This record gives sequence, C-alpha cells and structure tokens, in this order.
Amino acid sequence: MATIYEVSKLVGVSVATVSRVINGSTRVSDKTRQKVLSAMQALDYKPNPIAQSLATNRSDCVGVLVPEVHGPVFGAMLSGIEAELRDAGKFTIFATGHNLEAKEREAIQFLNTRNCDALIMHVEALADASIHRQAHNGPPILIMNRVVSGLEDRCISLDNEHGGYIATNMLLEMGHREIAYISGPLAWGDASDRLAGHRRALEEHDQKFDERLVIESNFHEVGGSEAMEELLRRELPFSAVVCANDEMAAGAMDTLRARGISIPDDISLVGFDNAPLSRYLYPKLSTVNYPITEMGRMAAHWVLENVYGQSGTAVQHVFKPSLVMRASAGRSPN
Amino acid sequence: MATIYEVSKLVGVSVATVSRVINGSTRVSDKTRQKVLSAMQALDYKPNPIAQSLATNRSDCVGVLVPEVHGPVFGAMLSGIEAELRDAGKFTIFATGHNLEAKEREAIQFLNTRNCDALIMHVEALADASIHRQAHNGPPILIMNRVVSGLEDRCISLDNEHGGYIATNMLLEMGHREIAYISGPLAWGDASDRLAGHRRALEEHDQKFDERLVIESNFHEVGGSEAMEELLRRELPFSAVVCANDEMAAGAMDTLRARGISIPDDISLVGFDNAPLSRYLYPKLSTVNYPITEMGRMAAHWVLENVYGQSGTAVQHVFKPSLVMRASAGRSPN
DNA sequence: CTGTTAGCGCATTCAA
DNA sequence: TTGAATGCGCTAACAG
Repeated sequence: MATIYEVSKLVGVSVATVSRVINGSTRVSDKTRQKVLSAMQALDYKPNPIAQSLATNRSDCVGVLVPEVHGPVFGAMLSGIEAELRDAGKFTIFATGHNLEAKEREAIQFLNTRNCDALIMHVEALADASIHRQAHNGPPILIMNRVVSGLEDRCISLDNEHGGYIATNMLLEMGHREIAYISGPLAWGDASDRLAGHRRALEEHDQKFDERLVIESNFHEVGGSEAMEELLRRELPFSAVVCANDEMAAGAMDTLRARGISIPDDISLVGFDNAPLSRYLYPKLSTVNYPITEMGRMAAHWVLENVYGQSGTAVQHVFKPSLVMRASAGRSPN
Repeated sequence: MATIYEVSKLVGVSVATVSRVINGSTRVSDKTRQKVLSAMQALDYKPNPIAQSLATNRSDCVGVLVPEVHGPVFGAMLSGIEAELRDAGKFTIFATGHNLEAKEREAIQFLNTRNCDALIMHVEALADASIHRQAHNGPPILIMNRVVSGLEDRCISLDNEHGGYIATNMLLEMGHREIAYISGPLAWGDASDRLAGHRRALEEHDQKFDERLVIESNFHEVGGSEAMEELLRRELPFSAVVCANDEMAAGAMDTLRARGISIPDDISLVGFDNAPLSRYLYPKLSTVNYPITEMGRMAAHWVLENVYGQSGTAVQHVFKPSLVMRASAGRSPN
C-alpha cells in the first residue's frame, strides 16, 4: 500500500502538501493539487484511516448497542443507522446487551475501547444514572426508544402514548365498547405509555376503564397466549383486544383460534409495532406502525451533524406512530 | 486518557516493559509486572487500540458484508458472528451489498479502507472471478452460503441438495405421490441445488419427475403466491407442494386459502429456512431448518483461528439441514 | 529481564 | 502557497 510519503516524493512536494489536498484544504495551488491528485491515482493511494485516526483522535466509527442484532425491531434500526452512516463514509460497529445490566455495561466498555466517535444505544437494564455518567464521560451518546430526563435532546423515541391511543380510538370508532388490553411489563416506559394512551381513548369516548380487562404480560408470544386465556377465564364481555406488541397478538390469536373464536367476527385484535410477522398472521393483523428504520436513520443523522459537523435538517426527537389497518379488526358485532 | 508513557514513568520502567505486560510477554519479572499492573489500574490506563493498530498493522476489526442487515437470515447470521467475535474481543463492522454488484464491490472497498483483519461476506451478485481477486489481494476472506470453486476451504455453506431431498422424502413417506415444487431463481446455486434434492428423492422412490409441476419463482412472498396460482391453473393432480423458502410458502398459503383449499387436508405444504415467520403462519409451516446462526459462529471461528491464531476445534464447511415438522404437512389424502 | 530507539502513516503547528 | 519538524500512542527489533 502506497503511503503519503511516496506520493509526495513522486510529485516532488512535501507530505504536508499531500495531506492538504487529501483533506481538501484550499491553501494549495490548483496546479500542485492536480499533480498530487494524479499521483495519488497513479499509485492507487488510499489514506490509511488508522494513521489518520491516531493523528486526529477520531476513529470514524460509531458504536451501536442493541439488545439483539436479529429480530424485526433492532434489525430494522441497525439497517437505518448503517445506511445513513455509510453514505457519509462512517463505520458502524455493534455490540449486543441482551437487556442485562452487566452485559450492557460490558458492551459499552467494549465499544469505548474502540474509541468510537459516538455511541447510539438502546438499553433497557441500565439505570438513568449510569446513562448520565456515560454521557458526561465518554463520547457523545444517543439514546434510542427511551426518554432519559435531563438528556431529552439525546433521545429519539416513539410517542407510545399516542400509539396506544390511536389503536383503541380506532376500535371505539368501529363501535366497540368493551375493549380488553394485553400489556407489556408496566415497569417499562413504553408499555405503560401505551396503556396510558388506551386509557385516554376510552375516557375521551366516555367509556369507563375496567382494570379487569387489562392483563400485564411480557411482550412475548407465549405471554400473549396466556394473557388471552386469563382474559377469557374472567368471563367479562369484550369484543376487541389491543395487544401492546405484535408478538403477544400472535399468541393471543393462537388462543382464540384454539377456542374456535373467530377474528374479527367475534373479537377484533390489534397489535403494535407493525413487525413483519403481522402480515403473516391469519387473519393479517391490524397494528400500529413503529417507524424504527427512520428512527435509526435519524439517530445517525444526529451523529453526523453533532459529531462530524455535517450540516443538515433538524433532528426529530419524538416520532408519531400511525395505524395500519388489516383484517384482524372489524366493526363491533353489536 | 493516560498513555503508556505515563504508566512507565509512574513505575519507573521503560515503555517497552509496560508494552510487554500489556501483551502478556513472559519476559518480564513477576515483581515488575505487578508494579506495572497496579500502576495501570491506578491511572485507569487502557491501551489505545488505534495506536496499537498503527504499530502492528492489525485492526482487531472484521468486516461483514451482507445483502441486508435485517431479515431473518442475515440478522441471525450477524448475531452468530458478533457473539463469537466479541467473546474474543474483536470488533464487527458491517456493510450491506443489496445483492447488487456495484454495491457489493463498493462495500468491499469501504471495508477495505478500514483495514479489516478479515472479511466475512455473503455476496450474490459478485462473480467468482472478483471473489478470487479479492481473496488474493486483500485480507483473508470467508464466503458464506456459496461455494466458490478453488476457494472451498474459505466457504461455509448449507447442503441445499440434502435439504431439498429431505423435504420431498418426508412427503413421499407420508404417502404423497404427485408433489409440486416452487423454486427460487435457478440461476442461483442454492435454488438449483434444492431442486436437485427434490428430484433425487422422487427418483429414489421411483416417482417420475414432472417438469410441469415445477415453477421457477423469486424467493418472495408474492412470487410464491403467483406460482401457486399458476400451478392450480395447470390442473394437474398434486397433493403436496415443496417451496424453496418460507416466504414463498407464505404466499402459496395465501393463494390456497383464497381458493378454499385446506392445508394440510387437501394439500400439504413444506417450506425451507425455518425462518421465524414459519411459526406465525396458520397452519404452522413444516420446513427445513437452516442453521444460519451456527454458520455465522463458525465463520467467526474460522477467522479467530486462521487470522488471530487462536486454537480451537476444526471448522465445519458444509452444514446439514434438518426437518422441522409442524402442521402444514400431513399424510396424503389418498 | 529490561531499556533505547526507530518507525507505523498521517495531521498540524510554525516558519519561510 | 509550501516545507520542515514534531507528535499521536504503541510495538518491536536490537543492545545490554
């Protein structure tokens, strides 16, 4: 691999001059710039990014910490981040935290040792205090899908309350009155926000909120299945169910089918996330769209602007979910 | 950030000695090693990986090139790679090629500029010749899900022929005789290998292979749906269909359901990949398991052994798929 | 077992 | 506008 020195020698200028044209400094005469450029081409010279990093103290790498690499949500998020960063010539390094505090902490250490210029992370287990500490010591960080107070301008999140609201609102407008709700773990902000939206929709339509129609589950398929069983066991009337994510909706659907209950004729079902699986279920699941890819792009965009000094459009910190109507929700049978 | 120099000064030794304990050289007395270690701790010293890279010409990064980051197959593959590499303290950088030759080529360039120690790639569009060139010029490469002749020891792939064989074989043993087949693009090796396996199974059971029962499609859901329509239009008798991937099976299932054809009572359906969606379909899809996560781990394992000199178990280059029985396939109605 | 020293490839003062 | 010199933090001969 040719070095900057060989280029300089070939042209008969100093390495400083070559460095200047590499970095696009204007303080080089057009003539020498041309000579240098053609010499670089002739030698097939590429700047060594490692050496550049050592000299500039930048690595052109941004670290991304996610619970898992696979799965609909994080895969899509990574996809958005990678696309945006790559267009800007930056590298994406990732690590997984598995929603475990120890793992998340360790992953951050791991990424730190790589001298990342910025960190984009979705962490569940890490406490706000730890995030604050990281924000003040390490490289700039961006927090996904979570709002940490005091760091709002570093957070990119979904308006989960609104998502819960539009799901239930749609059912109400279709004539449903008794609407059950299968929630995620309420200790998590997104789960409780979604439920709050559900509740607000009911109130706005003068429907009283019945706690017995709410089951707290775990965001997993089996949990959704069990929650639906529990719901049926309570023998309360309801004609529709909102599930706080698509996976639980899939489980709920299984239970209903096993009981011979028809969707949407007997019971309407709505999910949340608009994950790929929602289209594969039968009937296809009505759900709330989670624009996670765009959110990933936006995170990368923030980094590009605030860390690499590129100019661009304003960053959107809170995204609004929208409704995706499919076959699993219909008018109330009443 | 403390440097190696400050550590050496604090202990009263040379930087070389500190470097030696960092790199675990035995040629350091226990006493000084201890002193150095505690000084490192006191100063919270971490070696600067960039500087190490510059000095050693290694980056501790391995580049991964996939068509897409999301999606069941590549997400799972990345997951396996990342897990294995991270345990070894290596970093994973990824880029996407979108199955387009220009993009794939560009992605390789991109990863090359980062001085990756190795490249793991799944490329569709790039010709064998280009891969050979890359293999001989750049860092060591590993090719996923494809067998490039002359580079077999650098390839990790699935025995697709066997997969096609066991799918059809299972149906034959369940009494099916007329078995249709919805294939992927036959220009791709995996698609044609799967079909070859199907054919072999038929022959071993003395069933003649009828070309009219084979439709070449595109591995996508809509393609599967259309292929099934075409199959029905031909009005040939068949009691089972093998689809060369799960997505096409999902599309085929849609078509069958729209026609009121019952699965598996009227027609049995088998997919390929064992993607998450196969469990969400109704009825749940019988399919052929593609151990892609393990294959990713194996690729990382190869890199660890052959590039970073770690010792370990032998590398498995060809993986055998296995059958996953679920509800979509049953005994022949005849 | 330890220290000295010369790079690794580049960016960036400071002079000219 | 250009060049010479210095340093980024570390490794790896070579010498002792």
